[in-house]
Amino acid sequence: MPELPEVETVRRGLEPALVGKRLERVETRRKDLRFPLPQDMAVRLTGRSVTALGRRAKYLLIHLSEEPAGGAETLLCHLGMSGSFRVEEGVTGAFHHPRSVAPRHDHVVLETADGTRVTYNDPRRFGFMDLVPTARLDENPHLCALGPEPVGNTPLAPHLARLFGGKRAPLKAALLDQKGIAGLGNIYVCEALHRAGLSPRRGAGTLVGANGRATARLERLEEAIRAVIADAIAAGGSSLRDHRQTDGALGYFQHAFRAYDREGQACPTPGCGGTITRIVQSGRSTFYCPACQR
DNA sequence: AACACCCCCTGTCGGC
DNA sequence: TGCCGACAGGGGGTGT
Repeated sequence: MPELPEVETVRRGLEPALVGKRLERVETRRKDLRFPLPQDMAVRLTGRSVTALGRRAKYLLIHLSEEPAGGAETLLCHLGMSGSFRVEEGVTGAFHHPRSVAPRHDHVVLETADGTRVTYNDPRRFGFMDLVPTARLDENPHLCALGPEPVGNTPLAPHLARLFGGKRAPLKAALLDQKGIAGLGNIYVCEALHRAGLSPRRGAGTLVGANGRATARLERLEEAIRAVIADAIAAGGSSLRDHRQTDGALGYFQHAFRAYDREGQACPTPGCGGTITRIVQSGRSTFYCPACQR
C-alpha cells in the first residue's frame, strides 16, 4: 500500500482517532516486525497523550506528550509493503480478542481513554516502528538522508540536478532512491514518468545540462511528480488488493493509473496509439509506453 | 562511489 | 484439487 499518498491518507484518517487522546492500553503482540519493536514499547506509550500526527516521506510520525522523566518522544512508523492501520470506535469494555482468535497479523494495538482502538496489521512484517526523542527526529538514521517532499514549496529540480548529474543509472531506479524525492515508490514513479513523457530507461544524468543545471525535461518531471502526488492524495491514495483506509473506505486513485499495472492496454496519451509495456528494472516491474516516453 | 543483487515475510494468483 | 513458481505498494545490506 504505502507510498506517500497512502501514508498521508492514513495520517489524516488517524488524526481524529488519536490526536489529543491519552493512550490507555497499548499491546504489542510480538517482539518484532522487520526490526525489533522499541524496548518496553507498550509500557513507554501507556499513559502518554498523542499531541499531533505528522508524516515525513513514507513515515508516519505519532508525536507524544512529554513524560515527567524526559522530553517528548515520537513513534515513527513505516508500513513497509503490507502495513495498515484500522480504527474502531467505542470499544470501551468491549470484548478483547485473546491472541488465539485475534485477526491474523494484528501486531500492535493502541486504545485511547475514550474507547477508540487503533490496530496496526502487517502480514509481511516489512514495516517497523521506532520510538525517538522528538527534538532529535532530524538526526534519526531513517529520516536524516531523505530528500525533499514532493508537496510544498521546496523546488525539486535543482536538488535532482545535483543528485542526477553524471549518473548512468536508469531514471526509474534513481527516482526510487529516497535521497531524491522522498516518498515516491514503484507506482508513483511509473505514473510520474508517464505524465512527463520520459522513459524509465533513460539515464538519470541525461536530465542535467552540461552546466549542472536542470534541463527543461527535468523541470517537466518535477511538475509531473507534483501533479501525480497531489492527485493521488486528493483521491485518498491507491487501493491495490484489499488495502483500505483507516475507516475501511477504499482509495480510488488506482482507477486513474495511466501506466502502472496496465500492461498490454492502450496508452492513454491522446493521439499516442502506443501500448503499455512491462519491463523489469532492478528486480521490480516498470510499466511505461515506449511510444510516448522517450 | 555507484550499482546490481539478495534478502526479509506472507498471501494470492495463474498455469499445469 | 493441489502443487509450484512468480509476483506484490519497501528498503537495508552486501558484494563487485
